[in-house]
Formats: sequence, structure tokens, C-alpha cells
Amino acid sequence: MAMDAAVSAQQQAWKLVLEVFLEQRSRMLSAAQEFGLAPQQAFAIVRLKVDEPTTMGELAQALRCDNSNVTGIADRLEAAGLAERRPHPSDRRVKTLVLTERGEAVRRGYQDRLGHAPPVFEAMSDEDAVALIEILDRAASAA
Amino acid sequence: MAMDAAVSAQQQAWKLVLEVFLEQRSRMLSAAQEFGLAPQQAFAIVRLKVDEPTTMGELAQALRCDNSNVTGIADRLEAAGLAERRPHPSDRRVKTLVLTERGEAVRRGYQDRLGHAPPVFEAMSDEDAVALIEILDRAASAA
DNA sequence: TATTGTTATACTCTATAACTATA
DNA sequence: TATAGTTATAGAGTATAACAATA
Repeated sequence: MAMDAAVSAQQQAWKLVLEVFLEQRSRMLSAAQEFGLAPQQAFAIVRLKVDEPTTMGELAQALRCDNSNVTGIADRLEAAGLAERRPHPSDRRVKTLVLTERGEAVRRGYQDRLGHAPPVFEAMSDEDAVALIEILDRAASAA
Repeated sequence: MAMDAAVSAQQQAWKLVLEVFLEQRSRMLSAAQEFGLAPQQAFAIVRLKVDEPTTMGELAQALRCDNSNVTGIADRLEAAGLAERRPHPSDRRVKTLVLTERGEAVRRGYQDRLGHAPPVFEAMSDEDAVALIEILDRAASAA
């Protein structure tokens, strides 16, 4: 019979981080629902601006999905009056998206509701936050 | 005009953690695809056992979705020959799921392919991993 | 009456491939 | 030829509500 190896400190640390993430995911889904946003619509809306057009391709990259999906997501945001498609000034193949005023209000409300970081992170002392950054930087260098 | 507040160390730390998570998510999706698993099927299969039956409700909780969704996920795992429904010994309303031998092989392959924690975490020194655990514990107490 | 799982419904998200209009 | 976005398609996941069987 195979014996499970003892759980390493690295695995324990990852498990804790995963819990934070799952909790944050749950908060994001609730907040999105409160503002009438489907999950990817919520992700999209925080990436969009009122005055700074985002191309469909850029949004696809930010959402880590295929360009073809962005068409539908943009359609739904447009149908809800939260975003608008605009032509690109120099390349007529490209379409860009900007938030409407209403979209900007929803974005602000959604982000305020959610805060900048999960509650556990916001409760962290400055010293611990800095230490965490250093730990992750060291690990990234070692990986 | 509103000025953006300077980005706090807490926000920076969260951003780094989020990057790790997105990278891990990407790895999970690739690995799942390699083993012919849809995303939730992959989550489900790591929660299931060969000899320890899991009820549909327990799986729904683990997947953080409604019970009704588990029906379809279990259907697809069963259709792929990876899991089987079994009656509950004492409550005839309850149905349980167990992995087939093939399901267990796929689960093992998938988990081996993925490792215990993201590469960045596995590259972490023992000292740093312990320090990270302590930081998160302190933050959880403060939150 | 309450609970477990299923079904029915409708919607969102997903990738792939074929298409269009540009470049 | 290559690229940006769209459409068509097929599948997967999602919540809600109604339902059957059982407790």
C-alpha cells in the first residue's frame, strides 16, 4: 500500500491561500449578482474604462478566453446599457469597448462593494504584507 | 477629480497571489483537457474515492454549486466510465458516487500531472512556507 | 412536512471552425 | 496573406422552480 507523504509546509500554505481565494470568489459572485452581472461580465466591467477604449482582443486576453466569446459578453453588456462599441480610429477592423456612464456607476459600485483585496488580506499588518511580497518574490526567483 | 490612493502592500500582496492562482488555474485547465475532463469534472474527480462513497449533496458542497448541477456532472462522469452511482445503505433517497478503477487511474494521473501545489509554492523554502502560514493565521485572527 | 436527487427551463460561458471586412 | 471581430455550432456549467420518492 502507498503511504501518503506527510503534508509539507508548502502544501499547507497553498491550501490556506486556496481557501482565501475560494472565499473571495464567493464574494465576487454574490457582489456581481447584486449588480445584475454575470461572472464574466463583472470581470469585464472592471477592465473597461469610460474614456479609454479597450479593443475586443485586449478584453479577450484579460478574460483569458477566446476572442469569439468576447462578442457575446460585449453584446450583453451593451444590451444592459453598460458598455458601447466604438470604431477604432485608425484600423477599421478593430472594435473597441467603453463603459457608459451607467456602466461606470455599476463598476464603481461593484468595486466599492468588493474592496481592493479579500478581507483577510486587508486585515494584514503592513509588515506581514511586505514579508509576504518578499516570500513570493523569492519563490518566483527560485521557481 | 478623485485621486487613486497609493497601492497598499496588502493590495500588492493580493495581486501577486492572484497571479499565482491564475497560473495554477491555467495549468489545471490544461491538465484536465489532457485527461479528457471538463473543468468541473476534474474538480469532482479529485473529490471522489474508489471505496469511500460520496453523496451527491456532499459533492455539490465541494464544488460549491447547486445540487441540480451535480446530476449532470455525475451523468457525464458515469457516461465516461469514470464513476458510478451507488445506493445509500440506509437512506433510499440518497445516491452516492464512487470512482471506477478507470476513474481512479485518471484521477491519479491528473493529480500527479498537477502536483501538490503550484510550482511557485513548491519552490518556496521551508522557512518561507512556515512564515507564510503564520502570516495568514495572524491575518485570519485579525479579520 | 422536510429532504434528496432529478427534471425542465433558460441563460451564460467555452472552444473550434468558417466567414467578413479590412489590412 | 494575415488579422480583428463575428457567426455558427455544440457542449458544459449555472440557478431556479417544480417534482418524485423517501424520510
